[in-house]
Amino acid sequence: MPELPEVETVVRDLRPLLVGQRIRAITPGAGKLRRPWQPAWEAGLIGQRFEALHRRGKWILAHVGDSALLIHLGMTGQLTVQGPDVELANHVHLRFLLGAGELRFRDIRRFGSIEWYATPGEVHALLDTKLGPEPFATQPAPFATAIRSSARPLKAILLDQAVVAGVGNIYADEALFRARLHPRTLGKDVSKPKCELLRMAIIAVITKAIESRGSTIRDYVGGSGLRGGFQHEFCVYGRTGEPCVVCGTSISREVVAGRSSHTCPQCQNK
DNA sequence: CTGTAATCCTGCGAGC
DNA sequence: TGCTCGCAGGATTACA
Repeated sequence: MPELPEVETVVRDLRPLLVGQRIRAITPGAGKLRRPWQPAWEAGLIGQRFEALHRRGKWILAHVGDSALLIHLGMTGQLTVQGPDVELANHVHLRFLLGAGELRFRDIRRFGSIEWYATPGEVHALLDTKLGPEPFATQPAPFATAIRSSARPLKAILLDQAVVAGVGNIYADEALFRARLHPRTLGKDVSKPKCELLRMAIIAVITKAIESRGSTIRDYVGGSGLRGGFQHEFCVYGRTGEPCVVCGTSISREVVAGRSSHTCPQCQNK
């Protein structure tokens, strides 16, 4: 579910609620996450304080004392701080009791993960080895090279976290529409000016989405439980059969790179 | 180097 | 009303 704008919203929401708070107790739930919670990790966490909260791509990195928690929300992950008396929803897999309130990790489909690491440094290094630049940190020339040196369809390239970190299915479709590029077009067939148009489209759509607190299709909520608003501004995603906002042509859906992709057949030439 | 499919899960809406 | 089917924001792995 959550892509960069959603994860950024969670981090911004949680920062003031979490940083400075001490972990008093940890309660794992019954369901196993993709990386099962290890009770041995608790010794490094209990009694320690949340020192900082960072986002890198779709990953959340929390500094706790001298150690770190690495969190991914998968498709349906929710990370919220609420009063400890607030009724427990189903699918809550981990609870951190704090001085004020409780941090809860809820994940219906359990594609998410939480892992503990002894130092934040090793996690930053780990993320940097597998993630490309943040959209805002991309540069025209390296980005164009990454696109034009690939024989893969643009959709696959944009979803590749090693090329740009944080773009997922929604924002890939929206950025491609704004750049008037078809998801099936091969990277090597895209001109340098078009690559730059695409890079700017990614930055623009991600920026707009953050301003709207992300998109809620079904499950996503920010760190304080609030839903996103960018779903009302989609041009193509989930609008199959509806008219293109530019030309009125019916939006079509097809599978590209194994993911459902939405395009205006008129505006986005292959 | 590619693409494709399967894997981890639950829930919802469509269609019968 | 109740059933099955397809589909869903992600990441990783195996295999052709």
